[in-house]
Formats: sequence, structure tokens, C-alpha cells
Amino acid sequence: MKQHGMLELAVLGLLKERTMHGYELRKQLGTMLGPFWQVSWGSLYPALRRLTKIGALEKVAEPKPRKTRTTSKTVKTTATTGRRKTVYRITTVGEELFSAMLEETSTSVDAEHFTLKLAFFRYLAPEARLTLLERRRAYLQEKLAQFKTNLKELGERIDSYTLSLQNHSMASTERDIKWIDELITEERRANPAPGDLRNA
Amino acid sequence: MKQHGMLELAVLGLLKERTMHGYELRKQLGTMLGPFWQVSWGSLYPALRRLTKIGALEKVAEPKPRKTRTTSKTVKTTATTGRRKTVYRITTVGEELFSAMLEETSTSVDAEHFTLKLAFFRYLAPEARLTLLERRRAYLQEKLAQFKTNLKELGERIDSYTLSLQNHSMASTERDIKWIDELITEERRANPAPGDLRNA
DNA sequence: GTTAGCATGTAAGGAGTTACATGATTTT
DNA sequence: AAAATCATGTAACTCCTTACATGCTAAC
Repeated sequence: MKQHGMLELAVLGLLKERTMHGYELRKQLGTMLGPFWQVSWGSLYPALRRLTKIGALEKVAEPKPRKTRTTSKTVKTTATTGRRKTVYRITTVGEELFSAMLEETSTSVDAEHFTLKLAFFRYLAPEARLTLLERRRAYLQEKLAQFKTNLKELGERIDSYTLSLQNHSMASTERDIKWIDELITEERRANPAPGDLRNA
Repeated sequence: MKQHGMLELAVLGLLKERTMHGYELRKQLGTMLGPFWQVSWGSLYPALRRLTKIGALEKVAEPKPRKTRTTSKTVKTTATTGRRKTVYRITTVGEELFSAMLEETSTSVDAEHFTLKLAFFRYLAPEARLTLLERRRAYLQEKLAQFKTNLKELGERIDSYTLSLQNHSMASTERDIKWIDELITEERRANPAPGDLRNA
């Protein structure tokens, strides 16, 4: 039971839709979560092994050891090196692990965790979605308050670059909050809470 | 010669202004770079030791070993444990290290590095500032293009959450670019390049 | 026939975190 | 006198990256 494991959550989530091999997985990661999310081979492949070892994934197509017809030299059967497309499929264990990780609300407040979970929101129950959105909102609001305190403390003795930085960061945070608000509104509209008599 | 060492750069930069002890340093870090930048003790204190060891910092006020008047029990001189406010000062070596790290353009393209360097922009030469700004701009533009490619590739089969995420991220990136543009404009206005005849 | 992209992995290490451990000083 | 906050540090660990190492396959 890992606390973090963002990569593992992402991998499991992608494999829920269809089987894929490592190389493909990496590209999909970039397309789904945006171009800032780039994983290296050095972390992806070990993650796949780990997940396979604990039974969350299984190899669907063993890379058939093939005879290397290396332009008629020595025809050697490269059993260990005969690797080509190790395709992975998620298991029942994996599905459960995915759900557990997705539902764990404790760590999901920072930008990266939140972004990742949002990408798999459709797998979450409506109430869990709202919880997450509200936690994220509260976190951002807290940071916003800290920005304001900072600016007062810094007062005059602050150079133009730092000031510009603070202002830009604050504005970004404010827009993030507005965006979360939109998501919350939309969420409530689609899944009204029991007892919510807004459209009576 | 570390490639990264963001923390060390930040510490040196703050100590350029005035001497500080660890605890104070941590708070200043938060106020200067925004509330998202929180370092833990477990990384700050080791960093201070490292910097001291290589001669970039020096302890300005040894924590005087004092007699612990522990309510008249055994009056023991706690020499090793008698620690209270280890104040650090930057040395000439440290100043040079700071400049070297700040001027190193290679790694400063991601958000965190860029933010950090911007906070110390006044210590950079105008040309170096422009170089950094333009590198960051190019990086963001590249990411923006990737966003657009992604959206085309994903096409229809994308859920509303992921779509919202992509759109928000793209909009953020676009605003970041605009902000950089403003910084560039302001920079050129304040320090016109030789041969720039804009205000002839 | 050689470059570019596909495909998989390992070893070493960097940068930081959490949890632990201790004690002083100030505020309530 | 208790609680909060100031203050410093260590050990173990996590997650990820870079650099290395290998080889296939398609395109030009």
C-alpha cells in the first residue's frame, strides 16, 4: 500500500482501457495528462515489473523468442534477448489497486496528484469527486491567503521581478480556483445531492 | 559542480542579502518564492552543512555552549547539544558559486527552475535575463504546440474531465507565455540592446 | 546502407520527503 | 505549568532521472 505511486496509478488507469506495451504507454501518458507529464524509461519499466510482480498486471503476449536471421551469419536463437513488445493487461488485483489508489483522498491535494486523478474522474463515484474537488479548492484558497500575507510582509522592499512573480502566481491560483468552481458546479448539476432542491 | 541544487541556489541567494539561521531561511524561502515552495528540515539543514563544508557559507555566530539551568538539577555544560541559532553568512566562494549557478542557462527551462532564477534576476546581467526569458518562452511554446497535437489525436474519444483539464492547462500555458512577453518587453525597454533604434 | 524511430531494460545516483529525536523560549 | 513555536539535526526511504547498453524495423 503505497502512499504515492503516481506513475503506477497512471499506468493502471491507462491499461484499464486497453492493453498496451511500455513504449506505447509512455506516449499515451503524455497525450492524456499533457505534455508536461513525461516519464523516463528508467522509471516506467521498473514500475511495470513491480506491478507485474504483485499481480496487478500480466503479460498478455510473451515476446516470442525468434531466430535472428542476421544476414545469414550465425543463426542463433536469442531466447533471453528475443524481446519485442511486451504487452500488459490489467488484472482483477490491478483493478482493485487502481480503485483503492484513486479513492485515497489524503494525498491528492497538490497539483500533480490532482491532475492525475482528474484524468480518471469517470472511475470515481460522484461524491468522491466532489470531496476531491473541494479539498483541492480549500488547499488553493489557503495558498492564496498565504500569498496575501506574504505581500503585506514583504511590503516595499521587493524588487519588480519578485513582485511580478508573486502577482502572476496569485492570478494563476485564482484562475485555478475559478476552474475548480466550474467543475464543482457542473458536478452538482449532473449529480444533484439527495435533498438538493435547487431545481424544484 | 551540481547540475541542479535549486535549494542551494535559493539559500545562497537569500544569504546574499543578510545573514540568517536555518529556521528563518525556511520561512523566507516561502515568502520570496511563494507558498508552494516549502522545504523540509530534512533537506535544508543537510544543504547548509554541504555548503559550509565546501566553503560557500560560514557560521557567523557559533551557538555558545551554555549552562543549562534545568531548574536546579544537575548543572551540566551541554557543549555539543548547546545549540541555538546557527547563523550563516555567505563567503566569496559562495558568491561565486551563486553567480555560476544563476548564469548556467542549460537547466532553467522548467517552471520551478525558472521561478527560482526569476526571484534573483537582479543579480543577472540584462543579456542573461533576456536569454533565460526567451528560452522559457520557446519551451512553453513548444508545449503549447504539443497540446494542440494531442487534442487532434484524442479527437472524440475523450471524456469531459480530461478535456476540461487539457483546456485549462493550455489556457494557463498561454497566459504564462503572455506574462513572459511582458517581462521581455519591459526588459528591452529598460535595457535597449545596442543597435536597437526603437526610440529614435 | 544508414539514419530515425521503435522497443526494452539496468545501474548509479540526485533531490528531496517523512519520521524520529532533542531541547529552548515564549505565550497563554 | 502547559502549549505553541522556535530551533536543530539524523536515518531511512521514495520516486524519479541520467547515462548506459542492446537490438529490431521502417523509411529514405
